[in-house]
Amino acid sequence: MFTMIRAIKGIKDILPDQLPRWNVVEGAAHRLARCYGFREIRIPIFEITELYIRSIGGTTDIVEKEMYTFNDRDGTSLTLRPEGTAGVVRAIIEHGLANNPATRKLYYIGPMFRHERPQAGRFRQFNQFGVEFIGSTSPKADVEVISLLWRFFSTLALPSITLEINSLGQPPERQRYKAVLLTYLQGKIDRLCGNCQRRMEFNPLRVLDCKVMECRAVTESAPSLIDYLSTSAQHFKDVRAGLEDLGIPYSLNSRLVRGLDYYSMTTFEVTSSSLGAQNTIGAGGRYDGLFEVLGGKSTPAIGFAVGLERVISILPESAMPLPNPLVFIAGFGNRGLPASFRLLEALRSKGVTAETDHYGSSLKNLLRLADRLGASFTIILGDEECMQGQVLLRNMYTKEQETIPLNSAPDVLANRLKTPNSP
RNA sequence: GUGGGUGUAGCUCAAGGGUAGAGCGCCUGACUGUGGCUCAGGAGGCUGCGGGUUCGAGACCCGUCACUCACCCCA
Repeated sequence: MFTMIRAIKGIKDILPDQLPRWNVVEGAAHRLARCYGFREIRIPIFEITELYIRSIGGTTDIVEKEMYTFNDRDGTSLTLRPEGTAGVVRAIIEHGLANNPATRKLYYIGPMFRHERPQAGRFRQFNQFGVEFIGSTSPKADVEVISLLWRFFSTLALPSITLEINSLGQPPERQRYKAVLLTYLQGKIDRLCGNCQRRMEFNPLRVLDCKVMECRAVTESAPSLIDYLSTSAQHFKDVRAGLEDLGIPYSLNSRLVRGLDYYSMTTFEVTSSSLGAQNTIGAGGRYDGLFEVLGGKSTPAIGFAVGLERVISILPESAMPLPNPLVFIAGFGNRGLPASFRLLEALRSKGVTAETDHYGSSLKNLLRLADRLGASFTIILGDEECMQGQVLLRNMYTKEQETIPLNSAPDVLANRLKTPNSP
């Protein structure tokens, strides 16, 4: 006996029972993104490692300890993509897409990889739906992107969701604020948790994000970044006004600090209290500096990414459409069995979802199977029916049966199922 | 990387150191050509794995692996 091989830790199969949910969510993503003028792009699953180091930032957790990195045969370091923006921006630069107004709004759907310890809502392979709107510094672009994000969640009727926004300012503003914040924190350093004391050295903004009660108390009265905005203050005001104008509910969260280095100015995050500790279902922000970092011409941009596993885990039943009505063919007997197989093919050629059982077992078993498969109708076709050129059409909900000619059965069914009767 | 919880039938879970069980699901029959309900019967287990304590371990101890939740971090 060989030992059983299991899927890799933190990497999940998506089984047939779950797939309709994925289709609904991905369908909404495609439909709404196109509706907002975004076009799909598909980029590679893996890239040169350097791409992610430069874009995400060398001191972030993602780059330091979460990437799936391996050497190609010639020794080149490659990495499975931990997020989508870096690859999209690389493709935009490589193909000059920023020069064409028709390719400045892009979206993608696909798997990302991070070597983290799995937990509720966190996986080593997970799927993201993301959009990137490049070439515009206008606050209207920010509003458009956030509006799409909000509409996506609203359309899916996700429960208890909250939108929070903040502005990180432009690099000089943030630099100035960091100094102010550090001075404030230095006086209270002994009250901070060990983690935050370390954060003060390499990323003081993250102290604001700490969940430890004592740290929160310390930062409660800390100076707020928003008060230190100068060049980007008006932009942020316009974004807020734009959201209010469209009736998109948000709250201001000056502690909202995104983890990736490339964010600047507007940042936002949508959470759901229906999830566990990993409650962010979508987040994003502006990243005006990224193109230059990746060797492109300076280009403003804003985007978001949505965690599809998390969305699907809280997707309400009400968002699910009724499944296709199924016709089950119960054929048996020396004549009925071959005739039923021809009928099966004829039904399918008319686009009717049809299924049968090839064992030719008893009618009782066939009907039970039809029931288990959730059939709306069962066609009974035994030797008697076959010789008379007829079939019995049984409505599985009402148990009504009627006799119809064998050769007109496909048309009758195709016609009747145009208006599916729900269970 | 750190900490907690849990590993027993396909699934959900019982079994105070003394014969491994239930519910659901599956198969068969009652009903030889009519599903769901009911009733009767049946199949299905190296109790995650390896050691130890004991007359005796699913249970207790040690190790290990897996799953899971949380920290960290993030979508």
